[in-house]
Amino acid sequence: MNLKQLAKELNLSISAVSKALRDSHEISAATKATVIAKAKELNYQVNPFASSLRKQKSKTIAVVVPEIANNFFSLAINGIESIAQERGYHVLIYLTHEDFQKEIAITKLLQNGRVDGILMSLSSQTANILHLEEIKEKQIPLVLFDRVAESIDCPKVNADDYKSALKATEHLIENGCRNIAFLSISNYLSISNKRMKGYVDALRSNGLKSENSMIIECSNHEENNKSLIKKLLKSKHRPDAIFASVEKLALNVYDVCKELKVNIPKDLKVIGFSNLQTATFLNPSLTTITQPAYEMGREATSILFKIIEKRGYNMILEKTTLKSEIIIRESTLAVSKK
Amino acid sequence: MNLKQLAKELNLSISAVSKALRDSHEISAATKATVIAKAKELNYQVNPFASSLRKQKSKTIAVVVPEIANNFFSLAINGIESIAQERGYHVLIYLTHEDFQKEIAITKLLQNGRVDGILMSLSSQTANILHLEEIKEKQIPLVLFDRVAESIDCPKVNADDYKSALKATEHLIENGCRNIAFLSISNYLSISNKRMKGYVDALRSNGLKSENSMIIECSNHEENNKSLIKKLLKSKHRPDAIFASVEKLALNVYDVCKELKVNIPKDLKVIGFSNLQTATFLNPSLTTITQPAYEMGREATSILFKIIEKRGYNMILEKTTLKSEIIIRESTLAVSKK
DNA sequence: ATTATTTGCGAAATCGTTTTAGTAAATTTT
DNA sequence: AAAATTTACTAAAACGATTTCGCAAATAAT
Repeated sequence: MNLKQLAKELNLSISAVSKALRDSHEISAATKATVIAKAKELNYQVNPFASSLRKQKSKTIAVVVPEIANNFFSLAINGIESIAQERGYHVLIYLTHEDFQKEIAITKLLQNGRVDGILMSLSSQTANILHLEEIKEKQIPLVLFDRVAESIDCPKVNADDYKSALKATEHLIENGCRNIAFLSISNYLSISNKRMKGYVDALRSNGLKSENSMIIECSNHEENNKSLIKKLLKSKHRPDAIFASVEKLALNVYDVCKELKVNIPKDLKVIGFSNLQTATFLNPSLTTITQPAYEMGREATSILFKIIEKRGYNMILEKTTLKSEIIIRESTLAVSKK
Repeated sequence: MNLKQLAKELNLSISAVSKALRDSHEISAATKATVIAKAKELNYQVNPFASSLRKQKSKTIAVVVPEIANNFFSLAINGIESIAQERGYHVLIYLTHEDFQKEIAITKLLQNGRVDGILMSLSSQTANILHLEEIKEKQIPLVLFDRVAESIDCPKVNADDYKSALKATEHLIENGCRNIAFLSISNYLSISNKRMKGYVDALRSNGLKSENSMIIECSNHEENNKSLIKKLLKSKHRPDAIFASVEKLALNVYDVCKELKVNIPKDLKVIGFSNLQTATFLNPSLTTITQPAYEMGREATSILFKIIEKRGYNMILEKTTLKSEIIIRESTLAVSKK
């Protein structure tokens, strides 16, 4: 069922029917009514490709994220979808699996007009932003969220990573920790660097030294990360606290501690960025820095639609920062050591 | 940059260029080479809408699920995406938020050729399948996974819900439970019914009665569910075990037990269907029936592509069942009661 | 050497909309 | 009542690719 057939049924021209359906002032109210009735009766639906081809708009946005089996990103996508659905937009999902090359390939895919805009959170391996510059050159609206790149000029939505990392570290210090290790995921990502800077600055302003041996560069390989943590916990100068910059790493710490029979929080305090809904139920319950993932998704999407709707792409350069929440639980509890 | 411009640059006809790019035998090897080189040089990319319009194919599939901030579904989507990406397909995500009307609206949206196929897991409120029948009538390939409808004739991918629920219940009985409650999510969904049937059959074959008061119909409202659970645990004939048919409900049980100071597993044993990566770290660690979510996503997608590629839609009616795994942990440990 | 076939390419139709540019008829203005 | 405008529609040209059909020239077959 297409416009042609519908027009024939109605003894009208194709253009009249098309205009009637999009409520053009050129068509009389009476005609509009009959057209709409007939369209409903015959279950006519606009062909999205013909429409997109003609209008040069897809009513679709792309979401590019490192992974989806991750509480932060699935919550963020939830927020993204809520706004997109409200506005009648479709949402394409692409996963980079933390692979820079895959991220580049995906951005290439998105250069042909398939989407009206892109929401993106960078992979931990993203070493440069040439692929993002290409997107910008093609004037495709782009909003980065959470894992953003400092060097590109586009709207960004973040949580207050520096501040919350600073506070989290201070919390550990207040609870007696003097030798705090930091688990990083990437030295490319700005969130990783900001969180690390918050950690380092908190140490310094409290008269503690930040030592390179206490900053562990983790990767995407769970087993590797665990053995790094194990090595750390077995070293002579072993830390009395670990600050995990992402959720997965905090869980890896729990895993290793279970294996090595290290008691949390007595022998080791643990804090981590995390959107785990089970943090309260863990043994011990995990102190987390929880980002407003859902809201970040919604905010980034709202900004994206602002850009899509205004044609003045270059004008908007919002940088939005939302507040994270530190939820103190057992894993950082001060315990009297004998 | 489109075919017309590219053709002009090459002093060739549009059709020759188009054919060269799709490696037609009508074009000489030499011409193909120059065309490909020029296309790369000028960064030509096919316009997806023009192509889809002409070919009547979208190279896109839709995934319709109740929610995404859910370990099962995010893992399943991970599996779906892995196969789709392999085959060069795009993945559209739609969330029903367990809302039947929204599910109907989404299936209407998908009837206009936007996607070549649909993967779907039904909402807990889905009371009939007229909307699915429409999809079938329109010959749009459809594969259901996990939350399927018995009454529709289409390929389905499931875990062995009946069998694993039976085994899980037997496990509780073996560990001394005599009064086991079951938390259901929906009386529409076949998975809910199958799981319940496994529970009921296990009770009966072990000489226990299944009582209606021990089968709690939960909803999508967390607070309601918790108060139902609370009521259950405060009742005189209170259960010695709870079998949660979905992950969220198991966590609600933990929540209520924490509040009521009910000791798991001493006072109450808990088992649940769940894909929590943190089940081991919970306090106490949670015995789970874990579905192969990632594999289910992959399997469903493979079947979908079989249907998309063969035109004989009506021929394939695979019903695939994958095995779940029962992972026994502390929450169902037999404890000597004084 | 003539006919038949293959090779390599171009012209034009097509996919289904949207939009621009008309154009009669109806209405309003003067 | 003639001129100007508005109303309500149609025809046709996009949008950018794919594909069918046609046709020379080159090669093969007889």
